[in-house]
Amino acid sequence: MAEIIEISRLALHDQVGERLRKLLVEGRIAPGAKLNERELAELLGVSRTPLREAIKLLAAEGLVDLLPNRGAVAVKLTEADVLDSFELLAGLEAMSGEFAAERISDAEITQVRALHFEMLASFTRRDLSNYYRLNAEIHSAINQAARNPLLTATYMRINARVQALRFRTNQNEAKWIRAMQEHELMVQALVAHDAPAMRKVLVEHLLNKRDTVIDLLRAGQIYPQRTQG
Amino acid sequence: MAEIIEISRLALHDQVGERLRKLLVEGRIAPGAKLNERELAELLGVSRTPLREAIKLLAAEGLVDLLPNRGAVAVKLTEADVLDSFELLAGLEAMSGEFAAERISDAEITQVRALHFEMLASFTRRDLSNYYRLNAEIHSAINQAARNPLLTATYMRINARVQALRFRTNQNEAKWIRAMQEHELMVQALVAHDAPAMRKVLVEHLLNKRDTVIDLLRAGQIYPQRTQG
DNA sequence: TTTTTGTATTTTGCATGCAAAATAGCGGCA
DNA sequence: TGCCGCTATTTTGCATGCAAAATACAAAAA
Repeated sequence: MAEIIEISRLALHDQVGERLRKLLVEGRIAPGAKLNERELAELLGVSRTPLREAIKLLAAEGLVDLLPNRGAVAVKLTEADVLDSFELLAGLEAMSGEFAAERISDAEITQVRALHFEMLASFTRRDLSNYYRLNAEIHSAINQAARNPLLTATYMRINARVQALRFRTNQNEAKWIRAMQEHELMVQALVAHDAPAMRKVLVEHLLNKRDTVIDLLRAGQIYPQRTQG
Repeated sequence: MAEIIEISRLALHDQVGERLRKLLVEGRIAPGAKLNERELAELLGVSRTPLREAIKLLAAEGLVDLLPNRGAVAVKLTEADVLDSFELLAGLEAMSGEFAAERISDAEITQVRALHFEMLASFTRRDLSNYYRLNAEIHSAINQAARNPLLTATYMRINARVQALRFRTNQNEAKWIRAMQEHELMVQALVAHDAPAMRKVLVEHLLNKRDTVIDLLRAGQIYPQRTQG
């Protein structure tokens, strides 16, 4: 009889954490930029205490680096970091996909297929923004079907690190078409409850993503400013 | 010419974080116990500010739960949590093992084999404490050989969650022998650079660990006090 | 002109203080 | 006796203040 009233508002440090995370993931705080506490506290309208607590949270998530006595900086991933991140993401997605293929319900399959067709529509219209949204929803649905919240949370944490980098990918037509084909295979594997096939396609999918991002990184399309790691 | 002087001491909130983590992982703060800020601050000899920052760090690592306006409690894993954790750990170890099998150097193989024989010695003497230490060192060496620091960090983070639970496993003789046989297979797979074999044995190894822990959990050997999750 | 050294300013890190929420304790009532 | 509501105490959450470290700046020397 106790928990009828749901937690209406998060604690301040959590609100600050979410807003900061968004600023970082969307790249509005540039990678490598220093996080000035007084400045940010004023910007967010809070004192430094909850801000500092939020920064510690983000540091544990790997979105900022903590320099002793010198504060925090937004992480700027090196090429090696990006390779490591995608390698890990590929493994996590493969796990998710395997479990999902084994555990997904018919209702969930229906849902994924519907999302897939919506994404096909967005692809046909070259509607990048909706494509991204639906892509994220599909991967989220797969994670849900894997029935392992800890895996999902871990995946999301690592994914956040590279989120900013992936904002501008898939503008290459050939790679976009390939990604769609891979998505087609995913749906087939899920329908067939074929875990090994799901693993295979997801690993390939992520490694292709990785190569795309690495190419952009090398071409200076992602960090055009300077090379300080 | 700048960074000759290494960082001698960590920031206070990091020191506090490490000490708290140790207290939690070793179970000296019982799972489910409330973390009283004033009490802990006094115990650790610091003010509440760095303590609170450390608690936020541990919350992001999943070692404590944050209850809005009610502070933090040491996580008490449900059976489902334990299953999820080991399932994820199995996948992460499998990844590590695969990469390690592909990337390990001859010198590292030598090192792992040496550790393996030391562990065999500890096993023969039924020296549980050294067995645990060497076991951890071997798994750490495999992680190193996988050449993915992010994967290693992720593995360690998840591993910390279940560390406390694993303190009393392997006292069952049959299971201990089986674990040693699995370790034998690991070394063989590393020497042969056989990634699929490595994946297979590590997944099995972890799922056996999982079953052992679940059995103990169900037998009330781990949380004997009460059942409040 | 370039480098170096000393000083002033800024910024971080931590302790303390205060308000709001939660908890505990107690008396009243059925 | 058992349950409910009220008040007192505790505890959390946040803001502020102060000391130490880092940074920026300027003057002096090479």
